Amino acid sequence: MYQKWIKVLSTCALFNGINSDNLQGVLHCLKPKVNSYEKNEWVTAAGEKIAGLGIVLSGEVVVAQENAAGNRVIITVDGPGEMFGEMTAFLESVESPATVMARAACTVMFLPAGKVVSCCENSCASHKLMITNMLKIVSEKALVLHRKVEYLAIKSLRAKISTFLLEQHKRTGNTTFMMPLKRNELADFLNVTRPSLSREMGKLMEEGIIEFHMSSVKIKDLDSLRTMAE
Amino acid sequence: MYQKWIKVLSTCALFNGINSDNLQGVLHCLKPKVNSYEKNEWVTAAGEKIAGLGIVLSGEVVVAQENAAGNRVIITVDGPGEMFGEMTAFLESVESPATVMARAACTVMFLPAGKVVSCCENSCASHKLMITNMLKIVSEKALVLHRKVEYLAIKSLRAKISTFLLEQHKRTGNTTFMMPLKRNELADFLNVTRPSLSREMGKLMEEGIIEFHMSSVKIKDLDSLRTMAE
DNA sequence: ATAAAACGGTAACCATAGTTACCAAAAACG
DNA sequence: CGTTTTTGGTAACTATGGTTACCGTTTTAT
Repeated sequence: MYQKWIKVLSTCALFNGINSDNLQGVLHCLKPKVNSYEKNEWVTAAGEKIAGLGIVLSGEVVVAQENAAGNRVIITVDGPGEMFGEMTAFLESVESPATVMARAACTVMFLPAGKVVSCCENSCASHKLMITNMLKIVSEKALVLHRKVEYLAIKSLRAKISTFLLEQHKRTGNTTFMMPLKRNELADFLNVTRPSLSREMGKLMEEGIIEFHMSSVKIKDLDSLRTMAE
Repeated sequence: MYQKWIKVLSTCALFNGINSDNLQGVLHCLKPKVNSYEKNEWVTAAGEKIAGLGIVLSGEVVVAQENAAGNRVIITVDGPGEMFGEMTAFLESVESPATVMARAACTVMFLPAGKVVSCCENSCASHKLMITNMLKIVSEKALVLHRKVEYLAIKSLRAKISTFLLEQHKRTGNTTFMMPLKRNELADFLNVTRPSLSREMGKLMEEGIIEFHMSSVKIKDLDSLRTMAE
């Protein structure tokens, strides 16, 4: 029944250490629902009760947060094998503050939260493993938010950009790389406006600290960048 | 051996649903360490490996984050029965980005993370309950960080203050209340400077929207405040 | 009780980034 | 292909909030 997705699911952190056979059993026991969405369709709107734990099977979803002023702040982008809703799935009486939207046409599997925690007879060992995995996943998620807080707490735009570029440098191990976000998205992520971002990046180029064209960026003066990130 | 602390510990969310007798057993099995700290003493410095899960037995600790520029951003204040380190306790090879400092003289219990997850024979039922509690706790923590992100994402100082005041109003159910943070701390929390905070609060008073003297605040125009928080 | 330290308000000046609007380049679509 | 849509750079003007410094008040320590 779920054979089609076993391969993707085995890459999901929730099923870490569970082999295909056991995974089949677990799925059969969890009775997950699978839905498909078109690009830009809502998967979950803010305030709506999430149908449990979500796992992206194909395509991509954007997890974002809309504040009262209507500005959308991107939290993460999830692709195949990645999860969302892990923050609220185990908390009763908490409506999710996040919104989930299909960034591309996608298929999503929903796991009922209650079944994830309670062991059943046929595959209790796997269930226990799942719980341990879940604990790590949620901890990890908290840490991601923690880093998000770090970004938002940076006061100057220049320092935000510098920090972001240094992180890309560290990630790719290269001084030339492609930006993983478009200008608009980066501006959202750093919580500034796009023209301000463009202006500041222009200045960094003028000063010979970086060079860029569209999404490709080259760091020319790593030390200056480090100083400015503080 | 841990009798002295049973009462406090039973208020800790980690031991929710575990009665005193079982708690004694669990503690005996977990073999926690108890340390005392003086006011302003470091409990855990940034980057240091946390000794596991921390539970405040008496006094208060401040969990904060120091960014590269040296600005301290308060994450939470934990009192008796409250925990810290729950974010990193279950993640190997992750150094904690947070710092923990004694806000007042305090006593702290540390639980080895590994023992929390793995069942032992004598009190397996209680251990299982602990794991479920832990899952809820970490989820809750993630949600708190999520709210923190919401605050930081607010762009104008006026809206930040309005949001904060509205939250106090909601919390106390009263239009007159005591601020739980000093000006410096509030400025830290909202990620702005103290003079700017004072200036803006002064303006709000001038406009007849609020009234305040030191830490006591009275909301005079709730609707305006709501509009400004957006 | 008194000195010292911490806290909080204020004001002038300045730097940073938001706003708006316009245009060019690139990508998507038929 | 050519057209439409999306994306991104730029510039003038404005608003917001940071900086610094000073001073009175409140709290803490001795």
